[in-house]
Amino acid sequence: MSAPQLQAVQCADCPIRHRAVCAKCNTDELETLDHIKYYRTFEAGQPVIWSGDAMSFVGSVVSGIATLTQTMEDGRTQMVGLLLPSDFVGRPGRDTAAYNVVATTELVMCCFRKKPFEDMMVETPHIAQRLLEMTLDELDAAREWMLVLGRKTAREKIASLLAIIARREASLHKETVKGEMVFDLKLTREAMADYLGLTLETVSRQISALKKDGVIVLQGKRHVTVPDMQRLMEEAGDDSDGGFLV
Amino acid sequence: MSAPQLQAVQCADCPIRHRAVCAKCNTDELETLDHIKYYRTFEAGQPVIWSGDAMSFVGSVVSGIATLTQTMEDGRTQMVGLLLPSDFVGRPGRDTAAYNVVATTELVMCCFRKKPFEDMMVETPHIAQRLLEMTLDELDAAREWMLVLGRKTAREKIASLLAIIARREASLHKETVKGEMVFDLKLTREAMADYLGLTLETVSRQISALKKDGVIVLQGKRHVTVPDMQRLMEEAGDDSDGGFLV
DNA sequence: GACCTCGATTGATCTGCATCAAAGCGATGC
DNA sequence: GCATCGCTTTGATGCAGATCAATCGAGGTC
Repeated sequence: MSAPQLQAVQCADCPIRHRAVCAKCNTDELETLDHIKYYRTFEAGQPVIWSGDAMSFVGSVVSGIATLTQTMEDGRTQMVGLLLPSDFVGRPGRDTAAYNVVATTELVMCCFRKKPFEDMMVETPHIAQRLLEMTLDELDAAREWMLVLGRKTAREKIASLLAIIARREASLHKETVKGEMVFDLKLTREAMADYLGLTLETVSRQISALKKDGVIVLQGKRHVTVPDMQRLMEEAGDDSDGGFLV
Repeated sequence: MSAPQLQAVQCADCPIRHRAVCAKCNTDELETLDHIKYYRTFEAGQPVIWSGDAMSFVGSVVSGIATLTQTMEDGRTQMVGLLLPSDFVGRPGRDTAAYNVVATTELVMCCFRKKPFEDMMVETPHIAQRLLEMTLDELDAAREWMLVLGRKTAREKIASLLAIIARREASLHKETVKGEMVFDLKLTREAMADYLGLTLETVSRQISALKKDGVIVLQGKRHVTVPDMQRLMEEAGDDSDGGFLV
């Protein structure tokens, strides 16, 4: 572990503009260090934090994918958030986690020790404003998702999920979402089921059905081609260019 | 309509602490006035705003109840938010509404013209911080709701809704949620169905079932007594004092 | 009083998805 | 090569909740 390297920089990895203090060393031992910013890497499948645990940091995803899930005592689980690069994790002002966060791919996070981050937020107004913007986006996404969960059929749910992923993929590469789209599904069938409130068997069946009907083309189990996004969005039950804000 | 009465006061009606400019006159003609704050009243059943409409104000509920809903082209609708007194409506930085907002009871709102409110937000950092807090609470509520929509049975859904309402009712009167609770259901069976992703018939049946099993007692169709909140929460599938943050 | 309306209830039947169960398939290791 | 493991697909069956339809009951109006 190298010594803290203090410097005032603009963070290039996360959407929160801030005064970074140390961007060099990767370490978990935050309590012993004076850093407020540090990186952390997780392997696929590894938990980032469990619901109820003390949460000593906030942060944002640099690369990889993580899921936010809730679980009932009997094991039923529901995904309540899908964390892609630039998404923020954690809640200033709360010190135990409310959800399980699990890395589904290799994951790099840009973390801040929570207390210094909260202090920084009070001093630096635009951080709260930026966080508010991001939180409002997440709230919109959650509400869109509620419509999917509450009122759509299994087929529409799958189409909606694929459309959401295609959309986010496109915005990452600054493409448009018209015409053909190609991407890798980084979720297992089970994760998709937890996202959509279905069983993994139903997910599998509906994907097969969409494939048979030519709405999507699969190379292998994870590589998806959508020949016509318009068509997919119709299958999702959305109006023409309608609303996914994720 | 009286002339604007400019004054710097602390708003007692809504959770956003702000410099009020005019708190006297009730009017819809905001564009012609220099007020940034004003009150607006709606009758039960009256729409506050439709999805897609220009949204010239933000505000918070002073009294009454409103619902936030999304509708698909074929008419399927999903409630995505339940607005009770102190809840905030509207999104700084966006100028068309993303949801339908409908008053379900007589409703009084404390409104701000959007542009001046946004300016105020930039000048006054604690407003963004307070809004962030409220938005994070709403996000938590939305995620709790996603678990309800995605993974709970019809009976658990109804029990969850009753528990949420009892909880909010209690917090309004600063009571605890232990033991017996009594409250009026201010939603129709249809609104409950839209909340929970069910049909109104299923809602009716499950309420009857909970009544038959002694989990709730009804006087009339709307006045609910919960003899034992603990029992209701078990029916909702929540762990003992588990998490509804609404 | 009779009549209407609007929400709620209850019943009968149907169906989409869950559940239970058995393979299939690609990657990895021996 | 074969065995194993994790993920996925496919099949058979059952049930929770949707759908269709009739009735009820509390106000309100004439």
